[in-house]
Parts: sequence; structure tokens; C-alpha cells
Amino acid sequence: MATRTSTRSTKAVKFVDSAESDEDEDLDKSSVLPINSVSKKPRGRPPKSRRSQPNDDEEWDGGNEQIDEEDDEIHEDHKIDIERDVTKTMHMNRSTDSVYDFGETSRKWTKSTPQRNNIVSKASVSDSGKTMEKLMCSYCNYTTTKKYLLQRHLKSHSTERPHKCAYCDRSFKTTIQLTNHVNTHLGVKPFQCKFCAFSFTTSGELIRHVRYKHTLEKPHRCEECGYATVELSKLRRHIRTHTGEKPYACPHCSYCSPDTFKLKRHLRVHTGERPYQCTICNFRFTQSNSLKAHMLTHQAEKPSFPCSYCPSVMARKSDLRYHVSKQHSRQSEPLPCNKCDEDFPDKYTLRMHGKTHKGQTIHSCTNCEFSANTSQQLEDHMNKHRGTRPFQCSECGLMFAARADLRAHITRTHKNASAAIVTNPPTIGNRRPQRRAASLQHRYIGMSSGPEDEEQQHEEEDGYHCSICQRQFTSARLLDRHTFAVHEQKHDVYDERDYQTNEINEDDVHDYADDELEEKINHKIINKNENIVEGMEEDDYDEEEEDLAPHVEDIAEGDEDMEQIPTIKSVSSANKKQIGIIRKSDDQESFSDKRKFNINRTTFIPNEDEKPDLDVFGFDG
DNA sequence: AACACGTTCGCCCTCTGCTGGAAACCT
DNA sequence: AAGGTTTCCAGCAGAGGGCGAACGTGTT
Ligand SMILES: [Zn+2]
Ligand SMILES: [Zn+2]
Ligand SMILES: [Zn+2]
Ligand SMILES: [Zn+2]
Ligand SMILES: [Zn+2]
Repeated sequence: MATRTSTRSTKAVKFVDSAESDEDEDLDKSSVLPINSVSKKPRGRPPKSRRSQPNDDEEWDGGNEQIDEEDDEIHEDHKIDIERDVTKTMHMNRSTDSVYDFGETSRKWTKSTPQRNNIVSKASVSDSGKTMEKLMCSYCNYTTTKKYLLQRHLKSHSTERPHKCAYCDRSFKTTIQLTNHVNTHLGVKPFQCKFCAFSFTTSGELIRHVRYKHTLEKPHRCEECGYATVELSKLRRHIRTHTGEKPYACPHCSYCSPDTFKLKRHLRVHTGERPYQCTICNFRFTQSNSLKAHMLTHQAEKPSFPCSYCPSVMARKSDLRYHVSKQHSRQSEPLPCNKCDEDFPDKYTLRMHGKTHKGQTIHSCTNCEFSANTSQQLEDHMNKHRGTRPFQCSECGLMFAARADLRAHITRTHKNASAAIVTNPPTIGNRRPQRRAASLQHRYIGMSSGPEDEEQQHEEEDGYHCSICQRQFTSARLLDRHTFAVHEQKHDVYDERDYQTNEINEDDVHDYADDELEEKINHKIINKNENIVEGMEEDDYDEEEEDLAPHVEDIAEGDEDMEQIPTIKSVSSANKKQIGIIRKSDDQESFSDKRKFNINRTTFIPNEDEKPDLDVFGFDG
């Protein structure tokens, strides 16, 4: 029996029985997901009635076929005669396996047991003193005083679908349902949003749209953290983040997902499916955002996250955070210089100091302040300025600017192969000719099920594991970064400028980030960011969070939308976080209407229409 | 019957942030 | 030249937004 340990889902709660089994072969076939076919189903509710599932959103419908088939068979045998149900007291001695006997497993019925065997006509006295009949459904606990309502209600227990679609083979219980359905065939969308150009097939869709996009009314609120949402299903999904409930188990590994979307996405690591392809280099990705991030590597203008303490510029927020923690956080022990007896509080200042000890070097670069001990080193360095990569790996074709790097590549990547250094005539402009994406492709050749499959690494005894969350890592460096990223949000950052002996004139403080701005930034974008920041309360500034918003946004050249007042949608996520749109579990207020309005003030032009009014959905009788 | 509207199931998308590992850089 | 460190990038999971469609029920 394979003992599978998951490094990622330690708190996974499995609700799928089959997932408890260690033998994949023994999995209940009805709950096994088809590995290669994540079938595309028609949207909307399926034609057949089905049992309730434990969750309401992102339902995984694999494995329900059986149930549905059973239902159908039984339905054939037990058609309800609605007319008789209503007009007479009915005595149907239905067997316990009747299709109507779905109460016990269905959420809907768990609270009270419906009256089964008859339609009860209770005498009750109405306000007017007139005796009214209280009619009860014999299949559920529905009651009404109106006969026609009960009659209509009984349709919900029936399988009769007299209204057939002329365009497909579906049929419906009511004409309204049919009409709506036919409209989907015809593209008729009678419900037009009065705030925008969208229109919808049903009124419900319009109402929901208006709440999402225009009134921002969110009727469903999490009592635990204040998160609010338009749809109940979204609240239910959200609550799983508190409970840790993960009902959807991967049949191929120990991963468990809280919803079907993540499971479906996860399954790609087993199927090897890569639906997102780069149009420039043809490399494929499993997730859309991986492609999006990749496209930046083809782009000349990349988002930049400049460090506020030194001239370094990172391409990613998390890298900047790591950089700051590594380079600028005060060490527990001062770092001594090994050439003199000075010591320094952080790595960066030590390194800068180290440069002052540099002796005379003969070979210095004319383009920058680099200097080398040998002419060959300088020659390799110059390749960087020229953009040439003369050193090619004979094994995989990867090209390098410096022979040392190729050598390192060979020892790292082709340990056992007989790779050799090939020196190519210098080629110009070959910036990172086949890094990453292209060069990674060979890793998957012949691996039917992708990289993750072989894993379940026999956790080396000498692995590095986090003392806080127990997670294992393959190197000290990765553990280090993990600790910074996950467990140490705050650092004691050493800012050299704070310790200069001379009095510092505010204006003299050099903000490296500003250099970046001056050089690269489109003023429109800056203004946009500034606007948002202006909307913040003083207190909202988190010192540690410094400047984590990218200074160059990933916006196509000549984007016409730039002149517009940014909408919530166009606020970068980093900024959203700063102004509190994104959930903060410790800040209930961020969801209050007051707060919401603050957001509107800085990102939206508030107007009267913001307030939900009675006619907001535009139904005019 | 038509309307209004809440509910439910389902699909897909984006944004975010951490991780693994290789290239690039530095000493 | 070699080895260590930093940066870069793909991989991938968490969380939430938005919509399509059907169903059910009270009201008109
Ligand atoms: Zn149809
Ligand atoms: Zn919550
Ligand atoms: Zn899996
Ligand atoms: Zn590409
Ligand atoms: Zn140079």
C-alpha cells in the first residue's frame, strides 16, 4: 500500500469516501473522474432532476450518472396524476424506494418530515373569520390556502414536461420555462440593464448583474469575517475557507479541493493538458495566468518593483519582499567586514562597504563600473552589453554570455551527459534566446503525466523542514524564503539613511524608487496610482508594505481607457489591497457600506444611482 | 398566464502569492 | 575557476467575481 503524504493539503478534509482508499483501482467507478475528458456540458441546469449535493457551488457532477438513471427509471413507473392529487385525498402506498422518497438524503427535507399519505385539509380560521382550507402537499411540507397554488406546486414533484422545445430535444414543465429556454436559442434577451449595454434572458440574471456591477448590493454576509457577496453560493464557498472543508478529492493524488474548479484545474497536472499557448514562442501553460505572466517576458516594458532602500528593481512583488528581507533586514549579529574591523547591520551595507576595499584592477569596463581580474572575464562581461551569447550547450542548445555560466549549467543540468561547450560566432540581439519556456519543453517529452506524477518524493531524511508549519523543503534557501514569505511578514529593515550622522534634509533623501519613476513611467499611470493613494486614510498606511504596487502597469501602448476614471475593475490588485477592497480577516470594517463608499470615492464617481432604489432594475411594469 | 424575484446548479474567468529550480550575477 | 548568492520564471493552489440557465413561488 502506497503511503501518500501530501505536503500541501495537510488539513484536507475528505468527504469523498473513495478518496480514503489507497488502491486507485478500487475506486468506485461512478466517482472516478475521467482523466482525459473533462467533458463540456451544456450550460445551465441539467435536464434531469438530481439529488442535492453537499455543496451548492462549483458542483462536480462526475459520478451522478447512475443516480440520474435510476431516477429516470423510477419516474417512468410512478407518474403523478396531478389532477387526482388535488381533487381527492390520495392514498398512494408508495414503496420506500419511490422516487419521491428523496427526503432523507436531501438537504431540503431534513428539517421536518413531510406528511406522506394524504393531502391534509385542515380547517383554520382566517382573519376575516371565514373558514379557509389549509392545503398541504403530501410529498413535502409545502402548505397553502390556494388550491391552484398547490396544484402548481405539485408540478415540482412531477416529471411531466409537456412543453417541448422546437429547437432541441428538451422539454419543460411550464410555458415560462420553455419561453426562457427558447429565448436562449434565439438570442432574445428582453431584460436590458439600464446602467449599461448588457441584457439578459431572465429578470433574475439582470438583478444579479445590477448588484454585481452597479449597486454593489451584497445581501449575503459571513458572520465570521464580514465578507459579503451577491450570491449565496459564493458565501457558502467562502465559508469553506473558514472550515477548511475540501470535499473534492483528486482520484490520482492526495490533493483535495474546496471546489470543482480548483480540482478541474489541478487535474491538468495529471493529464498534462496545457490549454494556454504563447503566440510568440508557442510554449504552453496549464493556467491562464501563467501565460499572462510569461507574456511579460516577451515585453520590453515590464512591471517593476523598485526597492526603496537600494537601486535594485525586482520584477515581482514577492521577489521584492524577499530582497528586502535578505538585503536590508537588520541581522541579529552585526556583519563584520573581513578586510577591516568595521561591521554592518545588514547585508547590503556590508556589500557596499566591500567595494571600497577593491584594489586596482587592470581590466575595467568602459560602459559600467564593472572590473575584472582577467581579460577573459572582461570579454565575457562585454557580451552582456553586446547582448551576445557565444557559448552554447551541445546537449540542449541553450546559449550563454559567459563560459562560466555554461559550465555551471552543464554540471547542474547534464550531470551524466557528455555535454560540451560550443563557441558560436557572436550573434547580436539574441536576448535570452531560449531560456525557460522553450528550454523547459524538453523536460516533459516522454513524460505522459507531467512533472508531478513521479513525485511523492521519498522525503529525504535530511530535508529542510519549517519548524512553524512543518513543511518540507529541498534546500535551505527555499526554507529560508518560505519563512520570510509566510511566517515573517514584518522585518526590522535597516535604512542606512536613518543613521547618517549629518542632519538629513528631507529633500536630500534619495528615493531610489523615484529614479525608476522618472525614467520609465507613463505619467497617466502614475496619476492613477496617486489618486488611489490619496484616498487612503493616514492609518491605512502600512509601513512595512512600502511600495509594493508595480510602477509600470501592464497596459498596452496607446490604451484608450487610460483617460477614464479608473473603475474598480481597473484598479490594480495591489492597490485594491491597500485601499481595503480585498478581504482582511482582521478588518471587519472594510466591508461596511461606509468603507465601500470610500472606495467609490476614489475609484468611482459616486452618484445618486449608486444607491439602490426601487426601480433600479428597470422593470417598468 | 404573466410577472417578479429568490434559489439552485454549473461554468469559467481573474487576481494573488508561494514554491522549485535554473540562469545570471558576484566574489 | 569555482562556488555562493540573487534574480527570474514557470508551476500551481487559494480565493473571489460574474454570468448562463433552470426551477419554484407569491402576486397580478
Ligand atoms: Zn431547446
Ligand atoms: Zn468569512
Ligand atoms: Zn491530483
Ligand atoms: Zn512566449
Ligand atoms: Zn559593463
